[in-house]
Amino acid sequence: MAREFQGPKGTRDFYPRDMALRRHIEAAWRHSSIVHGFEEIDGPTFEHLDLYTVKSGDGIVSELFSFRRAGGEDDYALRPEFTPTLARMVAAKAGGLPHPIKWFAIPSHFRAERPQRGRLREFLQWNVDLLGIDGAQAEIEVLSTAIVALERLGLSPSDVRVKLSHRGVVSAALRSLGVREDRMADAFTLLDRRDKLDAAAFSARAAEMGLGAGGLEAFARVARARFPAASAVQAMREATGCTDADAAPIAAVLDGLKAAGLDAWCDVDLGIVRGLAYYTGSVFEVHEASGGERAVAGGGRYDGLVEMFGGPRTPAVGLGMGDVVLALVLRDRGKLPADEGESLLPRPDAFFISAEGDSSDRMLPGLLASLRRGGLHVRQSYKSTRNVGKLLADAGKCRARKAVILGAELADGMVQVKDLDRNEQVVVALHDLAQHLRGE
RNA sequence: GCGGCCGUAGCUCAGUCGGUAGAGCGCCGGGUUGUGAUCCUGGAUGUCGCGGGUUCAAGUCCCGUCGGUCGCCCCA
Repeated sequence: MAREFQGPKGTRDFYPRDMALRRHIEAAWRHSSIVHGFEEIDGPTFEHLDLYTVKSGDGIVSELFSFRRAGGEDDYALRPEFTPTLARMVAAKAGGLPHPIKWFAIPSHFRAERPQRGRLREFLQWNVDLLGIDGAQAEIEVLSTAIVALERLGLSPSDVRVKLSHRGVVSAALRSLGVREDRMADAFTLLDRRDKLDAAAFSARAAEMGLGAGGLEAFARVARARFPAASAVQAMREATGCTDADAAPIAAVLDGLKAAGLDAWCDVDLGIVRGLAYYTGSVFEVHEASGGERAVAGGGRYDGLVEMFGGPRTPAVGLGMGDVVLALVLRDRGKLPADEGESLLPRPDAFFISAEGDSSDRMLPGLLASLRRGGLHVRQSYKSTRNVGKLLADAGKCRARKAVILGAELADGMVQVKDLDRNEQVVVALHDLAQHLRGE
């Protein structure tokens, strides 16, 4: 008895066009990673459950797909992020790895959340990690890698913005605004929630942190301010009263981005907090310019993480970029083909039409095999009709560049080759066919 | 975990007052004029998401459930 099956909630089926779009994105990620000197790694799709609770606490379990083998006693979880695996891998090899460590990965991840816009239960996330460098060079390289990938996908600084912040700089700025030291964590939480609270609620919460009227207003302004990279240090000083020394960690990153010619993509946004988890310095996010979507990417410096997983203290900067929001932004911005990926599918070099009869039928398999061994992408029809018009329609439907018609000219060792893009047709000798199809 | 909206052919949808299922496009096969077309012809489109209830009778009304979508919580 046939049953109807549905895919699990929040998962995707990748039909050929979908897969072509996915490979398009992955190719940009991989390319940018490689030209920046990162090497590709991967790890297991599931890990011991402990690996995630060590970093994120027991509360994380409800967000995970965790399981136990029937009859087993070990708890596992499908990986919800890659960083713990990476930290484990680094810790395991400890001193044996040449520094700096520059790795990237494009694994799938799983989270047991209710799906919504930009958020699914299974998704791809590109991870770029640079370990072993204390200075801003690490941030600059990781951000450059992200920006070059976005650029390769057709995006520009008017489409997406890289928003930079820094835990230490924000603390200093908040102190100079008058936030009490013991309320600093609350102030960070409030910054993180700036877009979820209305003005009144925001002010009420801010007032609890010891801010006077002037400081309150400045805090509200700073929480939402974006300072263009070129003038950010001065603007931060004016808006928050922090010193040049306070702003130095961000200034170092900005200087490097400017030297690399990437500052046009970047703003300083002190409202970027990224939870209270494990970031120890820089934090950054990439957003669609209008702010309408979830973050395209997020990351920062996490100097304590490898140590947490049993390795030596290792400075580290990492970035994660998910495919779901990125694809939405690319679509929003018109950077995906209008044909839903059709034009990203591989095009056959030639589509063969056996029009002559039995003798052309007999020679076709050998001809195709020979061309394929030579690296050409060639196809044939599976229809029984000899209707050349229909078979040419077939050729067009599979996006073939050329159609090769095996017709009466076979008697002279010739075939007709029709360029389907230009609608031009020539007669070519069989022994020149491979060369002709290669465009030589 | 909570809430809004949605669910009929592959797609877009129609389906009246409750009376056993429709159109267009697309798809597949065949034929004709040899050249992606036109024309002719044939075909599958489907447990109306699924399950229950009301009814003589449910795509239609009610309940539940699954899935999609958008939001809340959370967001590593």
